[in-house]
Amino acid sequence: MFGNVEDYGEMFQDSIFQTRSGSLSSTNQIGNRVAYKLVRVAGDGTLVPATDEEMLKVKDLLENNEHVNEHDMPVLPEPIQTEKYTPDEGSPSQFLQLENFEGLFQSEAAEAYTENLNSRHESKEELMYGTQMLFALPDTKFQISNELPGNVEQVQSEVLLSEPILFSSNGCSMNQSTDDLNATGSPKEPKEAALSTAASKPEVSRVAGEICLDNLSIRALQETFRATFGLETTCTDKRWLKRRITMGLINSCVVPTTTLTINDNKLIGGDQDAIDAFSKDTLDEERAIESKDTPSSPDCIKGHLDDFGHTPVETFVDYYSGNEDFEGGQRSAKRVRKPTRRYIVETSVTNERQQSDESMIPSKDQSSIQAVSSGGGVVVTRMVSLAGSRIQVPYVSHGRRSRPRENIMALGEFHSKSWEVKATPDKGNLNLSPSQLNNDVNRVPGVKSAPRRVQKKSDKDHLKPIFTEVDQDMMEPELLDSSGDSSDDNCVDVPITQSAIRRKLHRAWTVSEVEKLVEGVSKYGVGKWSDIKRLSFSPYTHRTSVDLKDKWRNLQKASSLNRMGGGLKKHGSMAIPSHIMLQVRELAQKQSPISPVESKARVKRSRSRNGFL
DNA sequence: CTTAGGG
DNA sequence: CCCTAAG
Repeated sequence: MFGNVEDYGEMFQDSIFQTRSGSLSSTNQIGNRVAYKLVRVAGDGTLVPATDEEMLKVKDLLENNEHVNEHDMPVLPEPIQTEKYTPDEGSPSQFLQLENFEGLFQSEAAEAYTENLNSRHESKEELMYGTQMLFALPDTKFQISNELPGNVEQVQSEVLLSEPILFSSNGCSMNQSTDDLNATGSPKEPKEAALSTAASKPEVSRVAGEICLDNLSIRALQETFRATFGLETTCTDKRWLKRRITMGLINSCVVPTTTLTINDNKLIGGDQDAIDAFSKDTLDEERAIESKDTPSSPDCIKGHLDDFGHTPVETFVDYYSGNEDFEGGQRSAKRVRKPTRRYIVETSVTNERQQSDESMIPSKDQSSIQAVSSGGGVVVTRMVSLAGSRIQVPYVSHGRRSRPRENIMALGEFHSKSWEVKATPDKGNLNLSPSQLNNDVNRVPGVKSAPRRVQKKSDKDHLKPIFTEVDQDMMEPELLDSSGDSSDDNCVDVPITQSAIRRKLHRAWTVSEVEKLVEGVSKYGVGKWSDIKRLSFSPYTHRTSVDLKDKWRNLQKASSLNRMGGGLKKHGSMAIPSHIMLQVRELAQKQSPISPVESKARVKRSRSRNGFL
């Protein structure tokens, strides 16, 4: 966990660095590194330099998690960042990055850290310590310049021995400090000039004292933005700019949109509660998205990062469909809500048209597509969600292959209400088109029943020819309306997550079905579900033997229940005729003389009737 | 695969 | 309905 965070810290640097320098040749350069300083965010928002003790803890954590780094480092996706970079306009993807890191790093770092502590140390003290969140801030003076205790030097150098620990959104490009910023603070010489990065990589700037973004013009804000993130912007929304900049400066995404002033390392204008609330909201949003794919949030992070080695950029680009609304100044008041997946598809289609010139891949979700060099050649892949995991698959362009699913629930209702009365086999409905019929006739006597869920779709086609041999007289009305249900099996078009996980459609049992079931039970005996299925339910392709068994269980329960409880009928379900219930009771008691619900009196009667006494 | 039973 | 264990 912790190792990951470390990785990302570095990745972040790299990505920014590469973006700025326009060189994406290598992904793991560690030559240029920013010096980090370990601080702790106290309850009131102040940044407290780490003590020796804390340093040791962190070091300990790092050392104990070093093995995590042995994973192959996530490789930065090449396509988007550089190509689209246009200094004058500020490419969406680049801001996307920033957005990414805000969200991901913030939440993950906190989570990772607390989780780590949680697992490693049991004591409350440690947990508290953890939730205070250790931040490694770049060695910029702006946040601690005035009140660094004496041990800071030591702390600092100690940190420098190891890799930069945590992320820092301003860690890379603070040196182009603008006049605006310098005007408000007294410039100081960098202490560790040698540690400052190379020319291409900005030094860290220091802004002592107060940073009040409110007084800045839009132009100044844009400059500040550029200085902070190293990215140009043409955004003219003051609030948006201020928020971004502040985020960058205080290394957090939890900046309220209200007036903000940074004064002596303290946030002025937003109390901690507000920030906390905001932070929680941020986390929740992350999870809300993540949980679409994974049941639990800790897993999802791990899954995305560990198992698949994707960078945060990748992950987020997918969600954002690589195209954040960058005119986004207008909606800066609210935090950007990640679009739903469907929305992504739709919007990215339109994006595709806009940038059709550079898009050779007809993609629904272009952002998730990337070129991956595999072996000798380059393979174009796309992200696919499968059963809660994200995998990369070779890109295949596919259009719609089957019509959309119909609303079967409505049909189910239709069954139980309308057709109940005239449920007798009816030969007059054979005039329905074969296409309507063959949907459900995927199973005939003599053909092995398909296991549930699996390979259902495979037997569809080659069973169709057999359709003509089916005794159509056996068909029940239910059979004929199910035009919609088979299309749901070969619906390749929907996201795999849904089609793979989707439950079988609920179909209310009709009285005729129940009658058939009871009849089958009486004929073949309780427990002979496959026989009943095969011999009495062959036309009902949607009822498996397991379904029969389940239904029988329910019937039995209901029959014994409404006898004792005085007819407690479930409101939602249809009323089962009493004569059927009677049959059920009889059959049930026949198979198990001692019914779990029935009393001894019943057993006695049963025995006497069976001549046991 | 079929059954049985819990979820 | 789903899932699993047990034959």
